[in-house]
Parts: sequence; structure tokens; C-alpha cells
Amino acid sequence: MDFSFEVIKECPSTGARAGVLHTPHGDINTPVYMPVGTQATVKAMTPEQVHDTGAQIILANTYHLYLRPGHELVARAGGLHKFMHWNKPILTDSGGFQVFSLGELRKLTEQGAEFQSHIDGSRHFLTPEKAVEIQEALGSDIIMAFDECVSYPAEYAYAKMSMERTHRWAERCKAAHTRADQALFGIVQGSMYADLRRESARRIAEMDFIGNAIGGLSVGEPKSEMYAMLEEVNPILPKNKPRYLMGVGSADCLLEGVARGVDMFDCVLQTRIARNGTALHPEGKIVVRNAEYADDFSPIEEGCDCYACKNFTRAYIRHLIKTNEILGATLLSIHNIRFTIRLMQQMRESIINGTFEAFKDGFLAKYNV
RNA sequence: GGAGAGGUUCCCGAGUGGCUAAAGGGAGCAGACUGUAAAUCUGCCGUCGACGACUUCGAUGGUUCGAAUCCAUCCCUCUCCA
Repeated sequence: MDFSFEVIKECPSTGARAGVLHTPHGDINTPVYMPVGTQATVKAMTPEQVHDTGAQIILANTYHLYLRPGHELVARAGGLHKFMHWNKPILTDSGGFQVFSLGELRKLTEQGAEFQSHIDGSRHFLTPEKAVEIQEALGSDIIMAFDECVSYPAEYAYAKMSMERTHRWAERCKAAHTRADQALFGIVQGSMYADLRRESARRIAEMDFIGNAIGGLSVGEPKSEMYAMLEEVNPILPKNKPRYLMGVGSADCLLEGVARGVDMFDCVLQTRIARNGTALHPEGKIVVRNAEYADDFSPIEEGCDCYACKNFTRAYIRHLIKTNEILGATLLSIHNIRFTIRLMQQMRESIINGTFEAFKDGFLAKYNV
């Protein structure tokens, strides 16, 4: 068995659990935050820098790598791990999110999604089978079913139709999937409708994927709705398999997600806001770009063990950001990822120690969303 | 000494009678960012007791209903020739 998941400890008062996901490229301690490297690179960071943040697994994207440099080329290079010099697990998203984010540039049919390349306008047809084929060529450890990430708000009728189609696509992905050294995850949809979410969770669970993802959340809805949907879905998804909440990663959402039984998260927020001059901090965000930090010679976060905090001040990083020096983006990316991974590690420890709920409440009491 | 060009809001730089508090950049200030079309995007950016008022386009004076824009004088820059 190339993959297995074991739950080590469960929180007695919430749905939080600590576990281990075994993969061909190593074990992943959960709950886990996965940095995103869409184009086979976590922007502004070397793999060594990503590694040093404690990242256990990173994401890459099917759609983007299919367009450039092309999945055949990545296969020729010896697979994604070798190509990008990352020897730990990689999860590839299927391109389902691009169905959502590319909006006007795509047309959906039962067969699949026709995209107009955002790069050169050329037309491409992505089907569940094609998405699996590409991901098999890339050679990632965890591959995602091709789904439709429905925008918010969505009409009930559309959400239902789309969800059912996503289920059919999930079946087709499963049928097309051949590599045993890759784990295929199914994705629950259903927009913000409780009954659809439950139905989707049941259907996806039935398909018996190695892991189950929850998609279509954090697309603009209030957080309370997102949490409500998690509460509908997670009790239905099997306890003995990892649950992955796609695209979620702000500190409060991570805590609330874990509390509702989520094991895996990915998010671009950490690296994106880093490039835009913002740092994560236990008390909330710090917009290091702002003038108030010009003379601040303290680290981003006192006590943080990351490379940026151990060696540089807010004033210096602000200077780098203001002068548009690449190192500014790098240092803030390092910090933001390390901050998030430390949060996950603390959650895991507190789950194992039986103090998760107190940890969560304590953290959120100080944290300004 | 002679010839020419020019002085515009923090900077660069449009504008050559009313539609101009004055294009566009930049800088500055702030906001947004959650399976990355993002080192991106948005807003503010003369002053004020601000859906209006007041003071601005080197200085002063003039022409005009009305001037950054036309005229006169002055001050100052730059280029070329000696």
C-alpha cells in the first residue's frame, strides 16, 4: 500500500484530530498546511527555503503546468519532483479552480471544460480523463479529481446540476486513474446548500477515494457559512481518511477548520500577501509596507524562529518592499509560511496533549481577523 | 559678448484664451488579497469649517467678460557660437 492514513489522537471536545498520512515521498503529519507553488515553484522561494519552513508537502497546478511547460516535458524531465527539485510530497490541483477563476475564458459541457489560454488565447479542452492523464505525467503524489468550483452566490438549481456533474466527473477520474503510487482525492461540492453538501459528501465518500476534499468554499461567502458547510460535510466523510479543505488558509479559518475535523489545507494567501508587503502575526496582519514600520527595528514577530525574523527587522524588510527588491517578497514569504506551519504544529501538539480547544480559544482571543 | 530654448502642483512631464485644481508617469499615503491570469489590483494625492469655497502654473504689471495659456518688464536656468 503506497498510501495510508492513521488518526493518532482526537480532540475530546471538538472534531480536531492529529494524524499521519503516509506517501511515497514521505509521511505527512496532520493537520497540515501546504504552501502553493502553482507553476512548480513557491513564488520567490527556493525549494531549500520552503523546506526550511517545515513544509511537508506543496501544491502545483495541472492547468498551469499543462500550458507551460507542458506535462510531457515535465515527464521527460523525470517528473515534477525532479524537475523542480522537491523531494517531498507534491499535490497537484486538477484545474477545477481555474474553471472558477478563469471565468469568461472557459466554457463547460458534460464532457469537460474548454479553456481559452490566459497566456496566448489558444483553446484547450480539459476533461476528467485529461486532467488525470496530465497529473499522472507530472507524477505528483496526490492528484485531485477534476471538478467545478462554483462561484458564490449560486442558484440552487445550478449548484445541484454542477454538483452532480462533478460527481460524474469524479467517477470518470477514478476510472481513468492508473498509477498506484498516486493517491486520487475526490472533491465535495454543493455550494452553500446544506442538503447538497450532505448529498455530495455521501456520494464522494461512496466512491472510496484515498482522501476527500471539500471544494467550493472560501469563494466569497461569509465565514460562518463556510463553517456551517464544514459541519454538514465532515461528519459524513469517513474518519479514517484525510479531509482536505481546498484553498483555505487564514489563521482563524485554519483553527476553525481543524476544529471541524479538517486535516489538510492549502492557501496562496501566505505567499501572495507576502509579495504585497504584509506579514502574518499572532495579533493579526502587519502591513510592513506601511510608514509606521519605517523606524521599527524589531523583527516581524518576536520569538519566531524563521530566517526572516532571526536576521532582519521590520524597517529593513519595509525598505526592501518599498524599493521593490525581490528579497522583501522572499523574506515575507518565508515568514508567512513558517508562521502558518508553526500554527499547524501547535495545533497538532495541542490535539495530542488534549489542549486543543484551549489553544484555539487562546489564539483567537489575541488574533485580529 | 552673440544666438537660441525654457521656467507648470514633491519630482519628471502634458497643456498654449473658457470644457483646467490643471493629462500622464513617478514618489508618497492607505486599502484589498483564502485549490495564484497577482512582485497584482483599488483609492487618495494644492488648502479648507470640502456635494461648496479659497489660493496656484518664475516675479510684477497689463490686455480680456475670462489667462498656466496673449503682451511688457524683470529674475533665473540650459544649449550653441565667440
